[in-house]
Amino acid sequence: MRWPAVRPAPLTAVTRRRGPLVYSCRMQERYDAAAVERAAQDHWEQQGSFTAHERAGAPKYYCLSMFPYPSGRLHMGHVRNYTIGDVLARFMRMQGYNVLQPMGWDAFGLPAENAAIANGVPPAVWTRENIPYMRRQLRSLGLAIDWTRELATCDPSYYRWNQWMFLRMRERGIAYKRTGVVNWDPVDRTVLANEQVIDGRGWRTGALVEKRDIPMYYLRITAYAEELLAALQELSGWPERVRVMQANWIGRSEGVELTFPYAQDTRALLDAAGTAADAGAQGEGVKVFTTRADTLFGVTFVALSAEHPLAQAAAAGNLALAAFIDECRRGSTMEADVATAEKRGMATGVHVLHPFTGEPVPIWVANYVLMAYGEGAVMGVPAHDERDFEFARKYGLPVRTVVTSASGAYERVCEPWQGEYAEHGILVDSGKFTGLASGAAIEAIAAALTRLGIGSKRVQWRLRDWGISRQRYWGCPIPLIHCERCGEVAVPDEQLPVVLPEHLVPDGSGNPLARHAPFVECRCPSCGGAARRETDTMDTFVDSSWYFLRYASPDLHSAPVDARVNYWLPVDQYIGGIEHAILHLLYSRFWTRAMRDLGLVQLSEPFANLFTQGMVLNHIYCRKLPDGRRQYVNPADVEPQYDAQHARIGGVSLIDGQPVEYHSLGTMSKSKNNGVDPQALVEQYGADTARLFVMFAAPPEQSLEWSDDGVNGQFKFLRRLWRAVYEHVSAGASAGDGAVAGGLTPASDPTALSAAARELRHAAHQTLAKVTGDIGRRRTFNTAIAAVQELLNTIGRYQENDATARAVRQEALEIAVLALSPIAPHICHTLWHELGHATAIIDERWPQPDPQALSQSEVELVVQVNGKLRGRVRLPAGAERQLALDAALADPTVQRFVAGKTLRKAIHVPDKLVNLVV
RNA sequence: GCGAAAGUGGCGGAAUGGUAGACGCGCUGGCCUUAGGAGCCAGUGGGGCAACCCGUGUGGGUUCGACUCCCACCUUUCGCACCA
Repeated sequence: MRWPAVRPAPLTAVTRRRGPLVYSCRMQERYDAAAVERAAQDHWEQQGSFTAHERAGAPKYYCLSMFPYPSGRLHMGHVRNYTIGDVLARFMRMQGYNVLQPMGWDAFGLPAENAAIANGVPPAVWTRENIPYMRRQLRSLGLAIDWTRELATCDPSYYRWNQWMFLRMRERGIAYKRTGVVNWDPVDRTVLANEQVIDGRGWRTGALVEKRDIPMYYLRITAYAEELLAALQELSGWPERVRVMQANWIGRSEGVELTFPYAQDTRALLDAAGTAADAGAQGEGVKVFTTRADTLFGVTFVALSAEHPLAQAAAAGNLALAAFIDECRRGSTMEADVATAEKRGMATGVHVLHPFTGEPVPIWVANYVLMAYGEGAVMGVPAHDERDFEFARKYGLPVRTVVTSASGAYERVCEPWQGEYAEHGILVDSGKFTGLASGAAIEAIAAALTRLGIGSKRVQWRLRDWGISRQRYWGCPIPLIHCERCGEVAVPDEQLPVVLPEHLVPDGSGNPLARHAPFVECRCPSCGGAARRETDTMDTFVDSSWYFLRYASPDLHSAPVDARVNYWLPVDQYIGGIEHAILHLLYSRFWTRAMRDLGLVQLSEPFANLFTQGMVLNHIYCRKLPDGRRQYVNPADVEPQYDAQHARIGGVSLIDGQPVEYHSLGTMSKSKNNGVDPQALVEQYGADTARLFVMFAAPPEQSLEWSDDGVNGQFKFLRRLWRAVYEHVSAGASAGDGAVAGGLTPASDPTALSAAARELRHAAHQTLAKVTGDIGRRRTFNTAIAAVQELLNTIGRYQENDATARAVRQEALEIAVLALSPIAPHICHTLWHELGHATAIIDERWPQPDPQALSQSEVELVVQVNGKLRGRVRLPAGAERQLALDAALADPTVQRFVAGKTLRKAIHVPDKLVNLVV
């Protein structure tokens, strides 16, 4: 189904008048979303409603949604993300908080370069055209954003502070340069961080990643590993799974590092190969890391990674080994599923010595040993490690049991492998350590190794330092200069920023900066001689690692941040996608700490509360073209078909009438042609309907399934709400009392109301209490909306129409409008005025439910017999237990189930339920 | 393999140990109407004429009472994955 054609122009009160009654009311009968939204947005803009100021004494609320990449158009994920933030910002503002909700642009990055390659337009031009377009789209959603703080990471006024902070970190050794094996993306022709490699492929291109040796800059995030891990415990406002993901990523393990001394044959090999330099890196033996030092006497081989220097040395005179190593290296990147790859290896023919027994231990090269983790070498204990067991079995290596189960589950390791073999136990056949429990043995063996000077306890991290150099054009230049005489020299602070020339057009081959002489050629700040400017730029994750701090002082020219940062930070609520659970959030936590250590901020944790919203899904339809390719058909153009189990099986294209296949439910994407354009949605239904639907269709943390009919349902609800207010206001106008803003007058006595009126008041105030909890505490916006819809249904059933009844209805409508206003702010802005208020609803305080309205004189109790519902009784509120039991037993249905049986027990939950156990 | 989350009508979902299916979509019947993809009213988990019975992935358990808590299993999704 297509979006409905533009609706007919709204009928004016004059053309639709049915009598003098309507005439006297200026309110339009028909809900015209476009006009309503224009008026509300104009008001907010003219009043500067969302411009935030530091106000001493007022409780502040910093509400932040992850800033968008200016790709050109908003997508539905943005709408969901920013609506969640906006609802909270508006709600907290009405609660009396001093709210800051800023917005900016994560503007550097590869898509701009790709667009440049495709269109021959500089990335800067493309980006700077996209930003105002998307800003207009964001404004059309009616977000309560302080646009005076807007920033774009591609502006020199922003990225100069990247450069400045980089230089400060370099002075402190937090940033350092080294040559290392890096992940090279052959498609984007750039280095990727570890975090950006997923299943051996580039996170963006999906291209198979190669290993290359490149000099680049790293940030010493590992120096903060301990702190980053420990502080996760305190982040109670973060989802558990994000904390777990980060903890796993940081990956702390305690163990022992030890050196197996070279045997004579290894020494001879290294001498003969003349690779003393390589050998030097290895000292006098092979260093390994183990968490199971207690199994040291079970070592029957040592396995090296293919990239290990000793493996390289051994391969020098061994063609078969060289071939195997080559294959491993290729295999490790070619096979996506390395975990299930068969364990393979080859003996080097040389040996190390067991540190305690002096026995020779063969050295193997194995494909399951990672150079990147630990020392790139492991001790092989087939009896107590599943991988080593598999490896030893395959190559006929001995299995030596050195730990037995404390519970007697096994005495000797034998086929097949069992999980118990890897558990802690009691040591056997382990020299003087025999008889110790594993835990004690690890301590004792570590101590013995330390005495011998060949080992010690240490902590191993999975986390590695963050390589930030990128051989890309559209990024923040790294502020360094290479001088023949002086070496690498920092650009002096007074020469910052190093401005990126914005007119270059990348052609897809390398970095155009490197070929741009006016940028590259410069003077050495130290000696004044001719020098070359660094052309690497920073990983764009640097840009996004501190933008949330800059919002506190976006206009500052003398420093990245000032004291205002201490007022606004930490972010009280951060909202974004789960896909940033590791990269962005970990880098931001690190960068904030680095800034703290540079004396720039006082805080360590930037985000007190984190909310991860779910994905926006839609159905995917496709058909196979004659050439075998898949053609995806937009679900809006498909009439779906279902099988007997109501499962989608396919459909018919509304465009050509031909059948299409059903693929699956999936995230909205261009490639699957299943996206819905937010702009079209806003144009056809209005921002309020769009906001309402994305908040209503699913709890915000879960994935949301798109539904055109669901959108229409929310539009219908807004129209019914509009109509209810219209009819109420019209009735008041004809009765001469107009809208009675505020509902009941002080003179009216709520206890004198009719039963129906009391019920409506009760429903209204209960709704208010529910919405307050649902938005403020539970963050279940879907149930908040449902509660308001229920209230509107209740208002619709209320028939009375005298002056008191109109006052009660007025109050109920006001509560409905107030409660809905954070979610559908425009229509509520207009309806609030129509209900007779001069103040804009955004400047109203969130009301407290009236306890008198919440209390009821009579309540319905549920009566259960043996836990099953058998009846209901009406009783005065607060009725005593005995009274409730008597009433319950008097119920005819209940009597049928109780008759002739002995009452064993009776449960009474006051004002709720009676359960009779017979 | 490890970790996390989730399994409820035709669909999205609600139920904060106490009436399972709120709210919305869809569907059925009726009304209204310048026939519009509008509005209004009624109905809508299954079975049964009814009284009632059955029903929240499966099997156990705790409880007066379990969608909810505990144990085991199945399925799905997501994350991590040869981490020594």
